[in-house]
Amino acid sequence: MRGYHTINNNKKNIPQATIHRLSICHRCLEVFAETARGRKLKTISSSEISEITGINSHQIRKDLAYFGKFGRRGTGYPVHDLINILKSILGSSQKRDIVLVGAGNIGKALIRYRGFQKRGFTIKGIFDNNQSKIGKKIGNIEISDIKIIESFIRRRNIKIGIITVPADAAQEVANHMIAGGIKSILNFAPITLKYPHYVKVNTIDISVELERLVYFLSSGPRVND
Amino acid sequence: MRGYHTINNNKKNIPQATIHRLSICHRCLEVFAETARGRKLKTISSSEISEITGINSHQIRKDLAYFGKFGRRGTGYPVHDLINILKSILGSSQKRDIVLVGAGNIGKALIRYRGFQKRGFTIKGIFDNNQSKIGKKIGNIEISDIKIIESFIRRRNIKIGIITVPADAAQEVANHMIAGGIKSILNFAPITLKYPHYVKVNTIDISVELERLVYFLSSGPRVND
DNA sequence: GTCTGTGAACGCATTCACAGCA
DNA sequence: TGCTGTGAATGCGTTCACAGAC
Repeated sequence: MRGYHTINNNKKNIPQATIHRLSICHRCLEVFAETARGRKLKTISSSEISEITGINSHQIRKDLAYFGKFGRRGTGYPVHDLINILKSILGSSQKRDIVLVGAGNIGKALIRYRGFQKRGFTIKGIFDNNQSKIGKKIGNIEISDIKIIESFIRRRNIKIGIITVPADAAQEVANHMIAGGIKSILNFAPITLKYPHYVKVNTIDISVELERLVYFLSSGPRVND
Repeated sequence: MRGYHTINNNKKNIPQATIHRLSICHRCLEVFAETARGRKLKTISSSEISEITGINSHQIRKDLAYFGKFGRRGTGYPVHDLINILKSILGSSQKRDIVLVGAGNIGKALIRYRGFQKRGFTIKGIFDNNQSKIGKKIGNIEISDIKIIESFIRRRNIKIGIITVPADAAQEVANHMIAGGIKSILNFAPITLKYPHYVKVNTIDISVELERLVYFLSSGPRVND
């Protein structure tokens, strides 16, 4: 947080899609800042950002404008400031601790995935209900019994949970997470979860994603993008 | 495909979100049809579908109406017919063969994931560029050299590809896939791919999904759902 | 001249309300 | 009466166009 930019975080009605796009900008700008060209250029225009992200430049300006005025007319946006601003907007600087439940195939893959650490996420706890898995380690984290998850979450004040259990166990896991104080859930189980309004759930159903592609195949490129 | 329902597949301007919702309906109805209640009830109303999917009933009726008239006023939709109709709309009945490139953590997890087979998807080929992996098996499929992917895809007429390689290799993999005839790509690499207009790419960036949740945490439940 | 920031215009998707049919 | 199917209304998000700053 730099302090001399005012980030307006109070406006209502910010499109969900805006957050998604800004997150992509954030990722692409960090990569850009590491390249030769990125190290040379102090500023970047919205149309240059458009080139590296694939998002159109009008949209980028609009998205940023929801949060404040960060650019200079005639020159563009200061690259490093912009990265820090995006960090603040997206909450990158605050704690990003995660608990994960379900030490199966997908769970294990996520735990070993390097991308998390790179983006500042840390998996603090892994849980399962399979007695033969409890006590074993994945990476350097021990798998704990799902029974103790609520107190674990509460004690460490963790707010984000990832669910990678089978569909029929997912609702119960979600309930435990929410009871412990989790506010955001990334759910990989192919099921529609029920949850209170103050919790946010993001479900990634890989088969559903594939089916969207199949629909595209069977109908040609006619669906709105 | 039953034949006595006319599925209007020619209308333009079908929202992308409609396909996503219908896919969720499809999954939930198949589960429903297996339950005691589902076996008893021959028909299901849009508000009952709403209960099991979490999608509102107006939306469900509207989404189905894009494709034809499948319900009966006063009673609802015949469950099994509806499932078949959704299969046709979503293209479930046609071939759903897949090639996957990148036998790392996420790739392996997807290959072992049972959900694919359940929903009719079959992984026909696995590719990697790491010589130490080539020739080894995951499940019952051998890992092949990425160099032969184009002819493999062409010979088997495969249209769907999954990319689970690191970001810096993803574009090249996508190019090979497209050259071989792939029309739809599910991309797990955190990078914005370039591709021709006749190809559809669906990128799942797990860190981006998490960042959306972090934003929700840091700003409270104010973003549009 | 260049490029941002923004109100206004547009278009798309969701919600509503009710006509029409069983 | 119950529930679908659908035009109409609403609301949201994207695109446009240009005023304003550098």
